[in-house]
Amino acid sequence: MSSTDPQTARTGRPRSTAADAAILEATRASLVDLGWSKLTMGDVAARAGVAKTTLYRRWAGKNELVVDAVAVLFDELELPDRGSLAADVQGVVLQFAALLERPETRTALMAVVAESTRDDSLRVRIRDSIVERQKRLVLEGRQRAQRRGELPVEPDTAVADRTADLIFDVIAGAVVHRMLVSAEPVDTDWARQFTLLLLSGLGAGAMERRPGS
Amino acid sequence: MSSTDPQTARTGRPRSTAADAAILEATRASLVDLGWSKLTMGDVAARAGVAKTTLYRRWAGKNELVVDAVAVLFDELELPDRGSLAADVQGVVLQFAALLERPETRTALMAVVAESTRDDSLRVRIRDSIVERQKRLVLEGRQRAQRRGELPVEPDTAVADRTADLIFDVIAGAVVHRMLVSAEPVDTDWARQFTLLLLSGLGAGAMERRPGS
Amino acid sequence: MSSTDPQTARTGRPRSTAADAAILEATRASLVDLGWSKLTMGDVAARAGVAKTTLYRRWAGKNELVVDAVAVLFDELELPDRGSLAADVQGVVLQFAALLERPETRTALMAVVAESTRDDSLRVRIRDSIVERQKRLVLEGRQRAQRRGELPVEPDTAVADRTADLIFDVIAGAVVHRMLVSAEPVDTDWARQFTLLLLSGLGAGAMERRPGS
Amino acid sequence: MSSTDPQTARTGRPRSTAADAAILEATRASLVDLGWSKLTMGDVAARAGVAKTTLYRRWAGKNELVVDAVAVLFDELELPDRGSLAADVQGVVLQFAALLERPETRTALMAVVAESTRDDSLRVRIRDSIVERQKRLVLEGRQRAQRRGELPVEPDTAVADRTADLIFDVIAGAVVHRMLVSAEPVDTDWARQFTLLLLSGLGAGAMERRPGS
DNA sequence: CATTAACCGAGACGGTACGTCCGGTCTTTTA
DNA sequence: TAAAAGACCGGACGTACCGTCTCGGTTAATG
Repeated sequence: MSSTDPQTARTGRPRSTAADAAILEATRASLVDLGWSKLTMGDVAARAGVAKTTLYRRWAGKNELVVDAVAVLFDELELPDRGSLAADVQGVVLQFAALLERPETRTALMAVVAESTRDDSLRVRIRDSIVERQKRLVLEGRQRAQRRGELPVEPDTAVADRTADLIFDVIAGAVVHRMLVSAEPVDTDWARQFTLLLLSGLGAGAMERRPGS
Repeated sequence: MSSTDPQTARTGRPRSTAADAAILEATRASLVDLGWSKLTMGDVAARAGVAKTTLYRRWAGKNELVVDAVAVLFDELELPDRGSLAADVQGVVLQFAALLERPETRTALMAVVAESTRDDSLRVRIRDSIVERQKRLVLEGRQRAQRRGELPVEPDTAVADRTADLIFDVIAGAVVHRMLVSAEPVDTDWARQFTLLLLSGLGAGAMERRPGS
Repeated sequence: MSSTDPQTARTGRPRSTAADAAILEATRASLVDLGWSKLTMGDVAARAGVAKTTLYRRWAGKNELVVDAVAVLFDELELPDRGSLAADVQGVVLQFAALLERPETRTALMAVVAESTRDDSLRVRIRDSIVERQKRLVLEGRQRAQRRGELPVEPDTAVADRTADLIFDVIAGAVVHRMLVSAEPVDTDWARQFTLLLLSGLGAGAMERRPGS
Repeated sequence: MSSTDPQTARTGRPRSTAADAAILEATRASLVDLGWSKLTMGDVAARAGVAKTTLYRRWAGKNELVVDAVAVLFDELELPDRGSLAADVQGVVLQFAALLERPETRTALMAVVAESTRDDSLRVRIRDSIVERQKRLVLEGRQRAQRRGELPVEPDTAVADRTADLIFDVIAGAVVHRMLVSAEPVDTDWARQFTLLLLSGLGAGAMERRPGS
């Protein structure tokens, strides 16, 4: 977010809230048309009908802008109750795949991750705006599975958290790698096979209790 | 590779083979010092003691050059026999994590993947130079586990290939996502937990036979 | 001048008269520190402790502001009676040179003149605020010389005016050119030599009567 | 001049000599159309069909470029033998006035002089490219007058030089001041009156011998 | 052993985008 | 209604790289 601390700025002309929305929308449009590497601040500004300075007043650079512009798209992911844990997992896998099919996400996600390997503040921004936000899907899915009796309730919250993180990385990582690195489609078959692998591991494995043993 | 077609060029001064090595080495050094986005062709040329034209005569651009410079690093991955499938998997996970800890790989891998989302020839180059090459690790590990009797032999080669691809995406994807997206360390504990999840899934799941059923 | 028409503004908060002085003073300070080309409206406003809008409410732009800020400095020029016409001329030459030695005058005068070549209203402003105002020195010097009997009284006022204008351009032009274009010092020797040339010309020449003959 | 030291640069692609001419021509055209203050490096580059970098490779900035572009115009001044010293002086005055009537000279000369008050290297450039070059007119005129017997030969070269400088500043200064500061026309009448004043001063004055006395 | 064609280094070339700065205007709160 | 504050649009700045293009000068295989 452009983090306009409401307490800080009191006097003078306030920042245009309309500009924020227009800029983020223009950023997504430019990503679709040009892709990450060809996207320029000047082009975004022109599309948004805004001066370049207005962009730089709100975002430090292309990376930060794109993270904010794309983060909101990940919030579209939902976890409707499909009746079983397997169906829920398969559903979210396909949903995530559909999101990564969109050109703006496809081109932007890996690019900002790449940049974040050399920029700590960007890494934090990505973690806060995207990663941590979407872990909700894992937590919600588990909760629902536990209510259904498909999964036991893990009493140790540290273990539970660790497992949730692992599941998240496995699901998201596998889908991203399949689509963007291996460059193969994530279709229903793949999703089913992946879900089977994952849930078998979860069920049979009875995730270990003591990590450091 | 810089694809010096031996048939094409017959007469005239041949290309310096020393230059190729110097350029790739300089590229890796520049990646370490500057990272992907700050790396420039001019800088690489200067480090290699070579003119910019010499780079462009051999590679189409920054993307192709970096893929070639980094691809060789992935060949360092090995799969020594650690006695059990679990130990082998855990070993390769930690080895891969160590590779991604190196700044040149860290910054380059995601960047070229990001670029490849808009450049088909680059996508092919990545797949050929990196992805397909490293699937050998999965195949070798499976073969060894089958010899040990830890895994059954899958008679249907299509199913076997499909499963190998899945395993590859899950392992590579989870490690990459954990390290670069979630920005959390891949340590022995995580590797053990991940291996447990994966192998339980493989063993119990008895990967389905008919995909399209 | 900032032309505060007393009739126009009647109601509401009156303009701060202190602001005018502060702005002009800040303008001169900024000229000294930064010179004409680096001087900015924002800097002047900041130095004067005033908002940019306040500047623009009073002056059309940088040119007008600087003319007003500098014009007053020329009013410092005086013509004390030094006993003879030669001494008076030499005195005013050195005084004018000293004024052009000051950085604010030095940098501003030529700059606004340059701008005025493309801006008629600015040309008028310079003529009114600076040029015509300082012709008083020529007129006063002539009057005093005539009282002393050093110069005859010219009966034709048109000829007298024309001659005064010529003298003014010769004196001011020579000093400015020597200092700013030729970039050589105007010292006592030069002033004496110049005065000698000028007065010889005036005395011997017996300025022609009929211009169009 | 863009001072391409022929000894220095030996290797690499040589600078385009055609570009130099095109740039200077474009600069003059831009001065005519836009004037000094509106002239931009980008506009000049565009007119010359040249990249901005090519300008900056040859000139440090707008000031240096404009000095070079207009300096050559001053070389057009000539001193044809009009039969008498008075006619020669009057002729050069009118010629100089005509030169200052041209918009490119008019807007550029005072501007670069203004800038030079804060930039020593620019001051030197102006002196070398314009001022010193045109003193030839004074020297030539004097020589011719001496041949005619209109002026005595000054044996002391230091005095002769000092006098030539004075004459130069008086002529050039008076014309410039009349035209650009006073903003009055320099016509035949004014030129005749000015010449009369100047030559009377020269003849009668019999310029002093010992400066420091 | 001379030719010769492709190579090499150097660096200028036309472009594009950068991120900053300033000019002048507009919008808000405060006096 | 003016003032201070500061955001706004527009546009030029000077720089950095891009990828291409001359240059003069090697360097091997060919003839």
